[in-house]
Amino acid sequence: MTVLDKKADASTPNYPIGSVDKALRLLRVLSEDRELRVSDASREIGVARSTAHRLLEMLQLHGFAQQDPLTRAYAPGPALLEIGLAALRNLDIREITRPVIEALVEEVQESAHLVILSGTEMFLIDAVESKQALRVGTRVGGRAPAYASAGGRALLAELPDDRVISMFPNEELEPVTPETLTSRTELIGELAKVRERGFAVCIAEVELDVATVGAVIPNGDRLTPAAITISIPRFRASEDDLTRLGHAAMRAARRCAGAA
Amino acid sequence: MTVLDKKADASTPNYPIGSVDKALRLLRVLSEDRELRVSDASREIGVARSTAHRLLEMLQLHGFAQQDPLTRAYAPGPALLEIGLAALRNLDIREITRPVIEALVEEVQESAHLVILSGTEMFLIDAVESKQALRVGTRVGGRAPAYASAGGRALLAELPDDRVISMFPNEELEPVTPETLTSRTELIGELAKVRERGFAVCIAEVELDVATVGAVIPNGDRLTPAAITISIPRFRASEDDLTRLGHAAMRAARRCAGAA
DNA sequence: CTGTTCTGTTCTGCATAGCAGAATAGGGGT
DNA sequence: ACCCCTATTCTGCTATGCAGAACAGAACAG
Repeated sequence: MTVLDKKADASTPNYPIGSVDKALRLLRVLSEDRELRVSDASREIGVARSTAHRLLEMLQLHGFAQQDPLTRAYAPGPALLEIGLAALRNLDIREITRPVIEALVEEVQESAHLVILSGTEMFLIDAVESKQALRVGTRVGGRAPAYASAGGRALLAELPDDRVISMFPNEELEPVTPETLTSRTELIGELAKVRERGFAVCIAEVELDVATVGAVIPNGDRLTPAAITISIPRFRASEDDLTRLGHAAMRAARRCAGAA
Repeated sequence: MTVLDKKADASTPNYPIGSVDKALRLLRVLSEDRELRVSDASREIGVARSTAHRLLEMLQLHGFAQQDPLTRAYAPGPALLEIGLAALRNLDIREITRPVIEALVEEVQESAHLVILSGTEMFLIDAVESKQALRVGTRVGGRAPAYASAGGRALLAELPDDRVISMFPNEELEPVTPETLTSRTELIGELAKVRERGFAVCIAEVELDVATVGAVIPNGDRLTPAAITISIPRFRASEDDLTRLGHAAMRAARRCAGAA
């Protein structure tokens, strides 16, 4: 499964703060590079070297950067690790789910994944590929709009409808493929079906050649809500296949809940 | 092993930027809490509600926060997950080392850990406790000065001496316990012994009742340098024990390298 | 229904904070 | 010695960031 990368879609604030904008842009740059020089930073965000230096020093004060005294270059700082470990606290669900997902892939001989909601998107946090020569490929860290993806839809179905409505304020939803559902009313109807059926089904809505089913791991409020998905090349996906896979996903999800 | 929590030890910059300071403080608050209201943020960082709102909106613009339209509270945004996971890319070493560390603990019946360098400190990123009734306890995320800890020393021994000297610019080092080595010259001498012996030994230098050995995972330049440590209650630690454990740590470290 | 309270959001005058550019400092090379 | 490069320090000045006031909306009580 190849999914789209997408930035956060917040609009510009009514009262922006220029210096904070620069600092946060720099933080993003720093988190993606292992090493950043003052002059690179200056060029990268379009400020004088003196300003870049001051911003980097502020990032260092708060632990987001650390300077190597020999090379004088700045690198990601301890605070990023701390944030990562805090985020991992939720991602420790992966340790619990990994063996279940591996067994599931053995059982159904298709690729399977673990996904969470992040903003209005689904976010892929673990993946196990089928051993078949032709299989759906995966990328941990990949994203897609929650409304278009089976895992995302399964997770949205756990929320009240008015929550979903406020997450997607426009009736018209941005299509990913020509098969993507593009109306919020239709989405709400789909979510009702997910609730009834117990799992979500998406055919060619994120990737034209891929069909996916998804089922939520029942776990009350203990951890970030997560879902298990199974992806299959579309040409292999009869209606019976998708039902069978949906039930397999549900069983695996229940096994994860029981293992926690 | 109980280790000290310590904030990043950067000093205040010569030319601080107040608005950036406020924004980064707020970012730290947000990364530790699931939900933050404008009025809470205002109180937390000591600014007017209008300023708190503007700062939160800037954080949202860059994906670090997201507001729930129903409750209007802000929560951590997708960018926190992204920068955290980017920092953890290096920490995927944990998946490789976990089984080796678990086998090590089975073998020596003492607690073992995986540590990295973070700034001038060692940072605990994985831990497996012994099943003995009396064992050294652990806390992932814990820190101690690199010069005082076995894992930190093992990692420092991989660096050139002049690098170590610039990391610790003062001859006098801050003691953690009355047994902590407090002179940089002595540290340099210790690091030479670590290189000769193949592993580091620290007795009561971080925690009075604990002795620890540490050995670096040989891995060239592929990943962040990491070390495996074994901690034992001091009263159980003869010199032969520490040598035996040091060799066990080295064997485990080599197995990790072979597994990568 | 009206009035009250609470919280988030918008607006604006003003003073000082943030900025760029210049100067300085330090290291390395010829 | 001089030159080059980069990080760091310094400072005048203007426009940015701030707090406080006003507004808007929701919820609750009588």
